[in-house]
Amino acid sequence: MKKYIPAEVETRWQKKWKETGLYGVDLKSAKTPFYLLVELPYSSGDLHIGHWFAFAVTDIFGRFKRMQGFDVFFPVGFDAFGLPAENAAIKRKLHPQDWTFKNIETMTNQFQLMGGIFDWDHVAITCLPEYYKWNQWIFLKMLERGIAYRGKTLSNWCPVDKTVLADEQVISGKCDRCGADIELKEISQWFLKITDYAEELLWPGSEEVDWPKSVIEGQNNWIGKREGAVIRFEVVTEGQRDKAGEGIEVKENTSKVGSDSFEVRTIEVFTTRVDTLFGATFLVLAPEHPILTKIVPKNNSNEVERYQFISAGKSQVERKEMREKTGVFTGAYAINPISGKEIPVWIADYALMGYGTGALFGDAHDERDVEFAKKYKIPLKPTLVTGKKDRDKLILNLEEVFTGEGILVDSGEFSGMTSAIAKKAIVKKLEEEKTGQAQIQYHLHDWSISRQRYWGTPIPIINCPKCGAVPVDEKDLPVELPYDVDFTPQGKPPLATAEAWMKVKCPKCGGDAQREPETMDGFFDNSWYFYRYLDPKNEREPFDKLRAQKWMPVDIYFGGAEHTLGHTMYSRFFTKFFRDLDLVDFEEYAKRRVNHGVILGPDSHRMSKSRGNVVNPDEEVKSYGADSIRLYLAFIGPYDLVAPWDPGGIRGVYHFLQRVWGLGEKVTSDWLSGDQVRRSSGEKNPDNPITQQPENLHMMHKTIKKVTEDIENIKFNTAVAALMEWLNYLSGKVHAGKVTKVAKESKESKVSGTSDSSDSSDSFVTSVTRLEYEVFLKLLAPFAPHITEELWQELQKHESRSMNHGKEKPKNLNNVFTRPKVAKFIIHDSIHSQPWPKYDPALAQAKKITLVVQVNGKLRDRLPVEAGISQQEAEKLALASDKVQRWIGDANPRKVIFVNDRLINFVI
RNA sequence: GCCGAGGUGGCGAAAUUGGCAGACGCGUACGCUUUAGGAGCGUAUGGGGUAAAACCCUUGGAGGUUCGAUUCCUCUCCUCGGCACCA
Repeated sequence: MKKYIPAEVETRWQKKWKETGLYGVDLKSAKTPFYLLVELPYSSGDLHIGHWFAFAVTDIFGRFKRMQGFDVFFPVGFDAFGLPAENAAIKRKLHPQDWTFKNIETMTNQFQLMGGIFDWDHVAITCLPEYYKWNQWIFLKMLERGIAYRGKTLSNWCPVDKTVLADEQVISGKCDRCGADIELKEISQWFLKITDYAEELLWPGSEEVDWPKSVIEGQNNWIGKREGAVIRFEVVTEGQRDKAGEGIEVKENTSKVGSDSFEVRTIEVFTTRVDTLFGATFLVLAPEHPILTKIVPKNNSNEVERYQFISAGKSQVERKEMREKTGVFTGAYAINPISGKEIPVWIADYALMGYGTGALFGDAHDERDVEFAKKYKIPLKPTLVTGKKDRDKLILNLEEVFTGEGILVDSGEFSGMTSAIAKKAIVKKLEEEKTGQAQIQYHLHDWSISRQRYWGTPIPIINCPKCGAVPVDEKDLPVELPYDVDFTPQGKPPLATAEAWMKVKCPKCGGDAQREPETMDGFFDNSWYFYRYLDPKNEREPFDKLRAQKWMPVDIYFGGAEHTLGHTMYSRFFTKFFRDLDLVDFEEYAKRRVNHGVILGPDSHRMSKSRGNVVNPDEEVKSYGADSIRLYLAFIGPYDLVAPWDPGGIRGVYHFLQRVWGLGEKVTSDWLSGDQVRRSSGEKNPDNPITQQPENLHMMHKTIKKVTEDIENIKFNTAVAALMEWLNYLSGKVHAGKVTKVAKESKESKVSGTSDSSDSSDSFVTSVTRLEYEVFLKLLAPFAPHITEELWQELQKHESRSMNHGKEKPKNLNNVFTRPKVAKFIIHDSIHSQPWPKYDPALAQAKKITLVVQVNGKLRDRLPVEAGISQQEAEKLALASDKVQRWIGDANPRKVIFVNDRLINFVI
């Protein structure tokens, strides 16, 4: 018997598949497009087991769909710009481009080992000018439409990487690349107005969107839509205060001071709780609030400035860890527009400049406000009760802050209203008096895309001293990234040091001008790569519109759970922008999204070189073969599982493949040597008694059904289990055949044990039919493409031999793929071109079932019965059982519950 | 604190209109067969209990609904992921 040597089988078939060009799809002529997408990998160096998990396992899905008759497009590319390349290059004293190109070459070769159906004619590599030209083009379109703009705000600054980061790249106050504490700096940079799409990016509720709930909820939370109101508080000046006196109610219009010395200033405050406005007894401004320069009285300015200085020096993390509230009184007062009361204005860390208006009012129904007020002895006034009776308790006991909605008290004309009604009524009044209005606030901020680094897409702008920021003309794209640049981070963009590159003429006035030295965030590049995959060589436009219409939206998109907030949301934003450009005519770019899990090292920790727990896929391929890795990764657990790599587990599936191999060897050699009657057993002879055996048929159809449905539902692990089960069953038949034969032999002739293995093969003929074996191989083919191809071709050889002898012709199973390439394919019937087996639902249903018998809900017996047994029949059988009788005795069942083909339960 | 996903044998895990808990695999034990390799084949394997049965217990914990709950409801504990002074 030939031995199963995966390396031999796999290299041979990979070569053959490549030569014949069986894989890849003609995007133009495809009739049944299916776009299978996996997040493009970063060109980081070596392919690791995570890449296998992402690509090789999804390849199972792709091959399955292909056998089902779809034209599956499964492209690969590389996310190649960005900090890791730059940092690695600095460390190794290389150029980022050289480092990246080398990695791409290595990874491309490693990808081949997977045996995937990737389309190498449609590769997108983001660091090539032919790709990033279109980044620049998109940027210019955004500029035209006011979606891209230059702005200056407090931004996330990473002191180690020396660049600005987007909010989504800050993880718990730290840089997502290097982990350094993020500082807030006021920096002028390019933004994308993603907030224009905030409302559209909100996922609709309870939709039949096939995206994970965690992504939908996560994005909606991040967008953070809040409905509330903006309220204007007039600031009372020192002069006024002197007249009005402390604590005295300021009558309406007293703040309407028109004289020169009393400039009127307004503080805008956002709140979602207008219902507590009557209880607003102080205002809190963020330390960076710009209005402070206008309202702080001179005698307070030292203290205020000191506090501003201290909080400006704090990083985000420090601010967060300093949970204890701090702040200082500004010396200014403002008027609560609804109550007319004069209240103090404070500044404090806990008011954030980045949210709402950077100012809030403090009241007795917010824990933070209460904590702050208590510390600084600011009076509080509860204005909400849960019910009338609780009022006194709430006022006296500020330990328990009531933050829910309730009934208003001490709130003038609004007293007695519920929060919900009062909110509307108060906003209405504020609007009438022009002291406020309803407003919707989002947590989502505009996306900062400027990076003060080298390895990225140059922003296509020319800064002219006369004309300002002038967009590069479309015909001058791409603005190529120069190679010879000192790219070590110095706090200013490295491109600024490339003097020759920087110097240009202004396209508008023709005068001397300079290029924009900043580059784009890498997330810009990968926000639209899946469009480019469709048309990577297009020189006139980012992609062909008609082609996108045909292939988009992506049918299924696999990727990591960590891309919930950044990548997948940005891609949605780009898609909506493309829709506005009339490039696409749909709203969402992927019909279905599946998050994959993470494979940890054998020690249950994240794989890392420093830990020494990295499983090298190339090594595993050598020992067990790609088929085993694919199968193991599919089998390890649910696809979103986070689980360690188990060296024993891969040996388990390797063992399984060896058994498949063994079965194949036995079965084919048998058919080869068997006579005509035997060879024709199986599907070609429906009268064959073996085929007719209901149990065999049932197992086959049941397995087809299970594997089909499980792959469709991304439940690869149970699909593999079903195949294992069927193999166990089939080998059980072989085993039984062997036993029968040995018994027969010893009975007939007492031949001493010289039976060699090829001899015993006779018995298989009567066990495993050709149909069973073929179907088994087809079902296994997406998981283990190489070994199944090998065994399949072996089988075909035998078929053609019998054909040469003038026996019946094999039916042409090549009817699914009509591509001309396939027609002249030398291995004219690769197993991967076969149609996916179909099952008969009736046969998938078991004929014989085990009926469970319960007494009072407790299992007491199991009865093997025919499916479809009637209740009367079941009752009769069950009552005849001793085990049941023991529990029922002569009691009369009060009630009998009968579930068809499942159980019968006697209640006594 | 908020949002999301989870908690089932020694381990990875199965089990959905509520109906046999633990499929499949790993590991372990015993046996066989070869061998001496860490290979192959077979049997057993949730816990207790028994000579063997019978029987009892068991899906993080406590209640509840039901003839019947891993599954539904209430409360609670824990783990993982995300967000977080968001007014």
